[in-house]
Formats: sequence, structure tokens, C-alpha cells
Amino acid sequence: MAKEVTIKDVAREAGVSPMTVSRVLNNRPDVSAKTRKHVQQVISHLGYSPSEVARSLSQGRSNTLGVVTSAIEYYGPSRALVGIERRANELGFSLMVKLLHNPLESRGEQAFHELMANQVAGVVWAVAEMGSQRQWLYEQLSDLAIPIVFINMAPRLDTSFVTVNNRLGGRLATEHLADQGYEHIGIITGPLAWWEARERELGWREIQQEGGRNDLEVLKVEGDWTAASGYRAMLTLLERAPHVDAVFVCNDSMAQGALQAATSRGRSIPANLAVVGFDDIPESAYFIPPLTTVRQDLLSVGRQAVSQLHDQLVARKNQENGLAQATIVEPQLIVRRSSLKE
Amino acid sequence: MAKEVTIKDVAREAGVSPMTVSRVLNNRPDVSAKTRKHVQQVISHLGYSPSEVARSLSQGRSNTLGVVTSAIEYYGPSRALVGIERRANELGFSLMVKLLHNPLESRGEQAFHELMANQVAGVVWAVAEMGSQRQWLYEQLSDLAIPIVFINMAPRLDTSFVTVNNRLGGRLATEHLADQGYEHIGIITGPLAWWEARERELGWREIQQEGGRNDLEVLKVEGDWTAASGYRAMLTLLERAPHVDAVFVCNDSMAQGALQAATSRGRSIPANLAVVGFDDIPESAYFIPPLTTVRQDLLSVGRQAVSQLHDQLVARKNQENGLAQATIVEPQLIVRRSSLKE
DNA sequence: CTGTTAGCGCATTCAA
DNA sequence: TTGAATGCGCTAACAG
Repeated sequence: MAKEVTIKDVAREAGVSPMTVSRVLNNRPDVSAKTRKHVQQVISHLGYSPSEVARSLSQGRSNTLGVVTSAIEYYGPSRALVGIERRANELGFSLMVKLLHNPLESRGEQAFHELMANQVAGVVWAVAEMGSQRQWLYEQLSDLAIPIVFINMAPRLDTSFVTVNNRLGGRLATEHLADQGYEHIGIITGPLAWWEARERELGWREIQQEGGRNDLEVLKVEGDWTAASGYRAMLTLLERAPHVDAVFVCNDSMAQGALQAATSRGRSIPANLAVVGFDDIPESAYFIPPLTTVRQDLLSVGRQAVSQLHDQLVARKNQENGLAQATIVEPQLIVRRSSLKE
Repeated sequence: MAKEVTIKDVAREAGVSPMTVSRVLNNRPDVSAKTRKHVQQVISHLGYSPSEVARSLSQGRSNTLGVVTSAIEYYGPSRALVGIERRANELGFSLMVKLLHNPLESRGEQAFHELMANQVAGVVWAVAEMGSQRQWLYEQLSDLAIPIVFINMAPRLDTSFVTVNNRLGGRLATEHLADQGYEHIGIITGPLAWWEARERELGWREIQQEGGRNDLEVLKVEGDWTAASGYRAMLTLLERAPHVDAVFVCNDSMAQGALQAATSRGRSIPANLAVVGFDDIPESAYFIPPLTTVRQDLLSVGRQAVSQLHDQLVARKNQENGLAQATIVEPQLIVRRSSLKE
């Protein structure tokens, strides 16, 4: 419970002014090597570490980044958060995290302001894009004091973002099925309010149309990302379109439910029904049968977002105007047994 | 990019002193209703929100809680984090989150100091207990300036903690199998360096011994929580102890791998092998077959941890000495088809 | 009930 | 290369 050591204590002990200690702390060049070394010794001897709070106040900017995200109990979002934290840690940033229970709720705005009140240096916005619920954010984007990077949202030219090419993912999955000769490829989509879900569906639709398929609506059922919804959706699909011979399920959790549903209806996978998922969660290789799926590297997405934030911060410090950067991460098809024609 | 509104701006605009504004902000009683109302109007008119940083500096304490955790890509830890965030949000706290990539690594100490440098009001330590790697923490525990609550670690009398009764969970799972007449109940454990893993194993062992079973070692294989390890462990177990007729797999991910392995070796579940998992991840109801498992309410655990932290903070403010609190959350057996004798 | 003074710990600006 | 003065935005302690 001993009182915290401050810069003054170090200064007194080292026989210099607080200012000199500050210079050493910030690796300023204008300190003699000798003084620097001495001060450093005193610092480690006293176990001093500077108050980030005082530093933030006097600089008007902290070493903390804000993160707004949601649904971290799912594999994807949690991986992105891990990527964000790792890169932030490498760059010396701490993280203040806000979780939205529901991407639509207006707490997003409140969360954002709380981050601002804490002087965060920048923000990573990793909440699923749904409709136009973020209009308020876009509106103030241009005269925002801090940089912000968006993850997995509909790209906008004037913003920095990192996103997975979900449309390509949908194409890869569907093309893989079409190439093997499957003729009636159904889809179990994510909640279509989500931009990501719509993009994956679009990929499926494009391949179908390029192959001259019509009458797609009967082959499409909407889920909500959960295994339970995948189960129900598969039952619906089998009933509505018994001729379906392959299904692209838009995430692995739903695919798990879908596999159980299909199996329970006497469809053996892949003999009587091919299935492809999306995400490549670690468990998907152990589904029965092992699941063909689309891998997206969300860890990289998170890391990249923080790197971009850092770039913008550096640019601003140098008075340059950090242009909006965009990164698009390509997904990759992982072929396992669930989709293979025997 | 307009300059931020400060308390002075509000004071000037309202024709009062900054101190009065401060009183209104903090809901102090000693302000006339009329002044209060007027100041509040000016505040919302100017869109003022106080700087948390300045507040933290002047009070020597922030409205931020620190969280140190790891492995949030797994269901359990991420649920706990969600619980922590929700309760923190309810109580008006922000969260600074540090993730350890590996519970053993020493970055834990660094992370802790970073939190201290940011003046966090308290810390939730939610890193899996492994060996004695946290000796340094325990040593300074007594004269720590801030309260700390531990999640899912070996209880200590002098610390506040919230933990799931993992041993009971192991007992419930094993007892359920024994009650149905299974005679050779194997176990696939988590990594035994983890306290939680050892506790679950202990529950299994106790029931076995109470039932007069010996020769347990041949029935026990260690995994690492992943589906891949569950797969391998099940193969090992079936080879080493072909007489095994039931298995307690210590988490659901491993159970998924184990199901696939057993199925691939011609064991039909549950007819030729009963399986019980642990966690009740949402997908487990959609395994093939649906998985009997032990549900642990990690959301509550997280919430409770923050509540305890809050209690300690209040106690300290009132000069009371906040006694260490302990909460033990009881797990619950969820019976599904994978364990039912037909 | 309200205002004044002072200081939290650090970094910026200017002077030496 | 170093130091002194000043202020970041807020609140505790005291005065009125």
C-alpha cells in the first residue's frame, strides 16, 4: 500500500529535474548518455513506472485503443479480438473494450462516447454491419478527433477498414459444389440483416446464375448463426426442396445443426447430401463427417486493423493526412469429406 | 475536430463556478435544485461529458476495471468475459482487457503492472490456475492498493474468488454413468497442469472409488481441451482399454473429437459407448448424437466477480475492511442421448 | 448552498 | 544538455 513512486521521487533521488527524467522516459535524444544511464538505474531501483493517467491528461491522448465489438462468444469475433489485442500489445497500446449485446442497440453510441471520454487514441469498430444503424457515426466521421478502423463492414471510400471477402467465400463454397456436379445447391444463410450474411449469399447466387440456375428462392432458408437455427433450417429445406443435393451453410455452427438434421432425416452425408460450411472453427474437422468449409483468418483481420490505426496515428503526428486504408482478406476453401462425391 | 468542451466552459456558460458543475456531475446533495437543473441544461446543451482521465488523475482512481484473461476463443472464457463486461457496464465501469496467450507466460506480471499504471480501480483475474506461476501475485496480495477477484482458481482463504465446483461436475457426470450400470468408465481429462482439469478428474476418481473400482489409470487419457486432442485420446483409450463402455470427456470440444474417433472405430454412440461432456456449449445439443454434458454458468461467474469487486470498492470507500468473499457456482447435468442406455 | 485555492503526475514551452 | 514555470481537467478541502 506504499505510496506510488512518482517522477519527482525519481528526480530527487537521481539529483536531476523531473523534466530530465521525463526525457529519459520518452527516449528523447537531448540527454547525455551518462545522465540517461544514471536516471534509468534510479528508475529501476525505485521500481518506478509512469502514470499513464497523468501522461494522458497532459498530452490529451492516451496509449489506449478503444474496441467496440459484440458476440465474442462466437469463434469469429473472439478471434478478431485476440488479433486486435496481440497487435495492440506489440505496439504498446492497452485496450479498452466495449461489448454490445445486440449490434442494433443504441448503446453503440454511448459506448463510443465513453471511449472518447477516456481519451482513447483510436477506435476499432468490430460490430456487425446491419442496416444503417451507424448513421450517427458516419456523420461525425469527417471531423472526428481520432482515427477509427472498421472491421467486416460494407466498405466506404472515406473510411479505413479491414474486411474478409465474404462474397468470394460464398463463391468458393458454391463453385466447389457445382464443379463436382451437384445440381441443386441450397443455402442456409446467416441473418440477412447482416452485411456479411448477405455477401455470402450473393456469392452463392452469382455462381448459381453463372451456371444458368434459376428458381433459387426455394433453395434458400435463413438462419441466425446458431446450431439450433441450422437444424431447423435444414429440416425446412429438406421438406420444401427434397431434390436438394448439396447445401452451403453459411457458418460452421449452423452446419453442425444442419448435419444432425439431415442425418436424422435419413440423409447420409455426403452420399445423399453434400455440405459446406464457413469459418473453419477448430471443431469442424471433427464433425461427422468432417466438414468442408471456408476459412477466414480473423486473427489477421484484427491485427491488420490495429496496424492501420497505428499508421494513421503516426501520420497525424507527422502532420500528414493519413489517407483511409483498406485491406481485404481473401478466404480459403478447406475441403474435407462432407462435400466429396464418392 | 472542435476543441472538447470542459468543465470551465460549462461553468462560464452557466454563470457558476467549475466546482458547482462538478457537484452536479457527481450528484452531490449540496446544490440547490434550481442551480442543478440549470447546470444540467447547459451540460446537455453544450454536449459536455467529463474527462475520465482528468477525473482519474485528481482522484487517484479510475472508473475502469482491469481484466486479465486468456483463451477467449473458447466458449467458457469468452462467456465469463461477457459476464464481466455486462456487470461492469451496469455498475458504470469501463474495462481494460489484457489477454495472455499462454497462462504460464510471465507477461501476466507485466499486464498487471500496466493495469496499475492505468489506475484501474480493481482487477478480475480470470487466467487458468496452473502450478504456482502466480506466486508473485499472491506475495503482494496483502498490501495491494486495489482489490482483486479471482475466477476459477484454487480457492485461498485470504482472497476473493468466484469458481465453479468442477469437482462436483466431475462427480455428476460420472455418477450419471455409474447409475445406469456402466462398469468401465473412462476419462479424457483436460491438461492436468490446469487446476480445473484436475478437479474434474478428482470428481471422476471419487465416484469410481466410492463404487469400489480400482485400476483407474488405464482408463484415463489426458487431452488439451481441443477437439483434435479428444480424437487422439479416444483412439488411445479404445486401444488401451477395449472394455471401456462409457467415457467422461472433460469438455465438449474434446467430446466432439472423441465422438468422431469412436464412431470411426465402429462404436455406435450410445449403444456401444456412452459419452458425457462438460461445458454445454450451444452446439453440444447438435452433436451426433446429442451430447449429455455438464453445464457451468460462466456468465454468472463473470458477473459475480465484478459484483464482488464492487462490494470491496464500496467497503474501502467507507473505511470498512472488505473481507474476502467467495462464491462457488454449482454446475448442472444436462442429459441428452449420448449417455443413455437404450 | 456556492466559490476559491491547490494539487493530482506528467509534458510542453521557453529560458539558461 | 538541463531546468523552471505552466497547464492538462477535474475534485478535495476549506472558506464564505
